[in-house]
Parts: sequence; C-alpha cells; structure tokens
Amino acid sequence: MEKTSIPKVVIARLPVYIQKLNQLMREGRESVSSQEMAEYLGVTSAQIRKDLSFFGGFGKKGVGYDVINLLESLRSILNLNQIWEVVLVGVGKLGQALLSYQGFSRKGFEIVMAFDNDPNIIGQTIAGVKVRDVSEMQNLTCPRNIPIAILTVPAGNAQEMADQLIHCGVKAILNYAPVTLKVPEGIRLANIDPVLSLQTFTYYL
Amino acid sequence: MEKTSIPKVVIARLPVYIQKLNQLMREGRESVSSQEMAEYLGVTSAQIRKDLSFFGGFGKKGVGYDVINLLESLRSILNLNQIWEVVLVGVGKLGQALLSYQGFSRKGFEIVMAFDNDPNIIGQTIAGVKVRDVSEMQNLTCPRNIPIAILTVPAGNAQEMADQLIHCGVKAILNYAPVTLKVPEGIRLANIDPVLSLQTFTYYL
DNA sequence: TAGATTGTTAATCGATTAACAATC
DNA sequence: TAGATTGTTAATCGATTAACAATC
Repeated sequence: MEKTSIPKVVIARLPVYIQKLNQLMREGRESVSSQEMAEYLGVTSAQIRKDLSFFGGFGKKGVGYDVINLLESLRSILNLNQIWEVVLVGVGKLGQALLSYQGFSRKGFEIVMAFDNDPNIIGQTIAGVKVRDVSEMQNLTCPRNIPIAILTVPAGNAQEMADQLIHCGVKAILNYAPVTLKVPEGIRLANIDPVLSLQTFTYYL
Repeated sequence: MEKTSIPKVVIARLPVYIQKLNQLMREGRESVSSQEMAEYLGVTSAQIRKDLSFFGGFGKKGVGYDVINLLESLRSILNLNQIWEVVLVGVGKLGQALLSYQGFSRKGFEIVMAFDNDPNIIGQTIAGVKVRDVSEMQNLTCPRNIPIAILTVPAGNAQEMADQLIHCGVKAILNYAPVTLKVPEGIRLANIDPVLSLQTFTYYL
C-alpha cells in the first residue's frame, strides 16, 4: 500500500498524457485545454481534469494548461528526470530489436547489461551492449542494484529468470514471455504479450 | 454496442485463462478448481467463477472444471478455432522479430503479408513472407479483406498507415508505434508501447 | 466585462468480492 | 453420506462522468 491515495489507472494514464504533451511541445504549442487533449486521446475532458487534480492544480481557469509546465510536472511526478538503468535478459530476435531500439534511452531508460544462454550470441556487442552469459547474471547484477528488468526469454525460462533478478534487487519487470509470472508483493510487473491482445480482438470480429 | 452484456475486462481475461489452461493440459491435468487457477494467476477465485458464469456453467460443483472442456469452450467463445489472417506493416528490427516469432501461427494468427518503404528490405523474404513496397499496400490488401493488422512503423507514419489499413477493411490494429491513434467507432485498437509501461513503474520505484 | 475553462463535488456507472445455497 | 466447489446474489468498492461555482 504505497502512495495509497492515487488510483493505479490514473498513474497508468500519465505516460499517455506525457506522450501527447511532448508532441504538442515539438509542434510549438504553448497551451492546451482538457477538452482538446481529450479529443486527441479519445477520453473525456472530465477524466483528464480529474486525473491531474490528484496532483494539484496545473491549469489556469479560462485558459487551459501550459504545455511545458504540465509536461515538466508530470515528468517529475513519475520520477522521469533521471536515468533509469535496465537489464535485459534474453537476446533472441526480440531482445536484439529492443536493444537496438532508440526509444528507451531517448526516454531515459538505459539498458546497461544483457544476458543470454546461447554461445553464439554471448560475447557479441549489440547497440553498444555486450551480451554476457546468463550463468554470470547473479554475480554481475546483484552488486549493481539495477531497478528494472526486461524479460525476453522463452516461456519456460521466464519464472526462473524473474526469481534470480528479484533476488538481485530488481523491483520492476517488463515481461515479454507468454506466461503469468509469480512475483512477491511490492514487485511491479507488466506483461506484453501480443497474442493476448489478438485473442481479445477475435471475440469482437 | 456489440455483445453489450459482457464487460470488456472479462473478455480481456479469457486469453489469460486459456494460456494457463493450455499449460495445465500439457502437464496432463484433468481438472482444476477456481481456487487453484486463482492462485496461479494472482486473482480471486470469485472473479474467475464470475467471469466464466457470463458464458454458462462450465464446472462441476464439488469437483471443479474439466481442463480440456473449459479450454475448448473458451477458445470457441473467442473464435479461436480458425486461422486469422494478419498483415504486418513496418519491417524494421521489431517487425522482423515479430515476423520470425513462432507464437503467432502456433496460436492461429498467420501473417500473410508484410510491407515496408525501405528499398533495402523490400523484396526480401523473412520467415516465408515476402516484404512488399508499402506503396502497393492498398492494391494488395483491399481485395483480401484481412481483418487484423500489426503496426510496427515509426510514430510519424502510424496514423497514415492505420487510415489506409482501415480503408481496406482492417477491423483490428495492434499498434507498436508510440502514438495514440485515432480510429473510427467499431475498429478495435490495442497499443503496445514498452516505454509507457516503464514510465508507470518509475512512479512506484 | 464576457467568454472560456478549470478544479471539485455529487451522482452514476461498472467491476470486484464475500457469502452461501445448491449440488456433485 | 460428508466434503468440496460451483454458480449466483447482494454488498462493497472503485472509477467515470456530469455539472457548475470559481476565476482567469
């Protein structure tokens, strides 16, 4: 029960607001109303105002929200004004694609280590990160206290890798493996499985 | 307002149940209780029973649910007893990884066409799929009426590609681009942006 | 000032959970 | 039969929306 008062759904929407505000900023926009944001994002303006009001009053009545100011406020609420270290486990095709993805470091997430168990991949350097043997993972990650892990291993290995990472101080896991992981209370977990999304589609099609 | 009565959250959980039931089946389990499923998935048993009860009574009181029977029932509810054709747009690193991913066809989703705008990639065959010029997309996809698209293009191109796909009859889009797309009523949309997940983590860390 | 838009309250809506009779 | 577990109802909990006074 951490930061109890604010609903999880609200926290999950803040990054979406940030994404849009970033775009507005690049376009040179100075201010934006909740109404306009709502249209862009396909939600109600009341929801946007309510969400923001959990953290204070960022707007000016009759005017709207200052784009840069709101953006900075939200970034600060989410602790995005720092570099977050990330460890990636599983350097198959998907893991390689994520290692090469510029979007992480551009948004302040730095993949600092990568591990695999395939001798053909161990030792290679991908996007500046040297791939190491997963058998060394505990030795190498435990001392560094890396807070976030990305899991791109086969389903069968995911739980074991998660356990090891958590043991070494990882506090949040982005899981691409198609399994439901068991993690202790207090460990954040998000699952990205495209098949689950597709299987939801097919109900409606 | 299609199939109104059943909450979207319930539909979204069915694939997770299917995932676990598949695993139980592979392990040779014959039946399972809502209690046991709940423990595996980290939810309440009441939720599982309630979810299933929207579609009928699949269990036996005092016994639980027959694994194979429930699995088949859920697959049928989600229309998973058929092959679903998929078009993939954007064959960069991520697109290539998804093209090579066995999990889609294994679960009944067949990527039948792929498009890109990079001359170095157009013409290549990846995982049995020939990459075609995106300028031909409308000509090639419109007649085939493919229901599902996966978008792995840069943020700047995503909306334009979505519009074209929808124009050609696509009814559901799995969007990997880091933008909020605008789609007409009735088009299903799911977004997979790992950065949004990471940015939710950092609030709690 | 007049018009616009916020921040907030109260009402509505929807989802989760507890509890238990039914029954295998 | 006794024990276990479902299916379902009612109660609780939480999230969304409508509406409007405050105010820029």
